[in-house]
Amino acid sequence: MTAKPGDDDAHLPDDLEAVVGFHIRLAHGAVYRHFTETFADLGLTQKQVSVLWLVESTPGIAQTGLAARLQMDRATTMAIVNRLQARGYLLRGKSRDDGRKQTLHLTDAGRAALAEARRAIEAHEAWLKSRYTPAEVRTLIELLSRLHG
Amino acid sequence: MTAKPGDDDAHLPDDLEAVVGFHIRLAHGAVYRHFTETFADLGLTQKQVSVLWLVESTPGIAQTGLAARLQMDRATTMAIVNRLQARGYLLRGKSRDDGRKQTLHLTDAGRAALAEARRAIEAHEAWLKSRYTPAEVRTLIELLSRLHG
DNA sequence: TATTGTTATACTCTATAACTATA
DNA sequence: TATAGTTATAGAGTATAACAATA
Repeated sequence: MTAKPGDDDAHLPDDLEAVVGFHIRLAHGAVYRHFTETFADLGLTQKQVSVLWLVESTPGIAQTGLAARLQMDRATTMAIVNRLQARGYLLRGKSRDDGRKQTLHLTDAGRAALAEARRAIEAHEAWLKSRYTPAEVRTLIELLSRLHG
Repeated sequence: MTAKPGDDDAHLPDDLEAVVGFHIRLAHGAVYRHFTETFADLGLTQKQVSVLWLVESTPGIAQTGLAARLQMDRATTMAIVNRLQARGYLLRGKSRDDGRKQTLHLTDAGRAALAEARRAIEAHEAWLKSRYTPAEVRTLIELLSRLHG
């Protein structure tokens, strides 16, 4: 059962290769795994970092604001904010403008965690961008933006 | 509390916009949601369809073969194959070459489900590709391929 | 009536660890 | 020793439904 030189254990059929959604899923998986490795020490996920990032850049943002920007369900947003609050990274407050809303702010620990996360993201992005020229990075971002935005 | 004309509830900070991994995650989420809607009747996930697809095009493939092609853990592969087997879409057999391996084959029900899935994927891919020219589709696939494969 | 937050619930993916059988 | 399958376990994201408080 020796593998022949030409064998490719990961070879995919041509018709599947032509499915764009398939490549997005595989690429996302690869990025997700590398992200998880890079953030193993910090113990933060992609979503959690995105939320910290947005709360810092938009202090007082409500959960619906996060949901709109990150394209999440209200319940999903709750779950993530709960985890970050449980770890002491952010605080919920009451909005004076609208009694239904809450205002989110980072704690000092949250700001420290985000600062560390930014450094980790730099390394992660470098790994990712090493495959592309600057022009290709711009093209990739532009093409991907048409799927959300 | 009326929204002003220029308001954009989903506006993102520029520094986050420049993070490639962030766009991959958002794009994947958008594709995932549309896929789920398209496949609501069939009740199949992306991973499950990919597995059915590969088993059909590579009859007798082992679970490790699926894992290598779809970049999955052994345990993850087990879980997915278990679900498909429980629904009667595929069968496990014993390999004659290697007693450790199993051979996977589609049942008639599995082939029928895959045929339906292919039609649903056509609609899903059309929704996805409507944003791009054929050349852009090729570029996107090529750029994404550098992250996995 | 509509929106926001909340809770409960469920499913899938993902991964680690440990075990068995086979190579 | 290494590989393939298996089981148990756990965490995270995703979503639906229903409810309370507020607009």
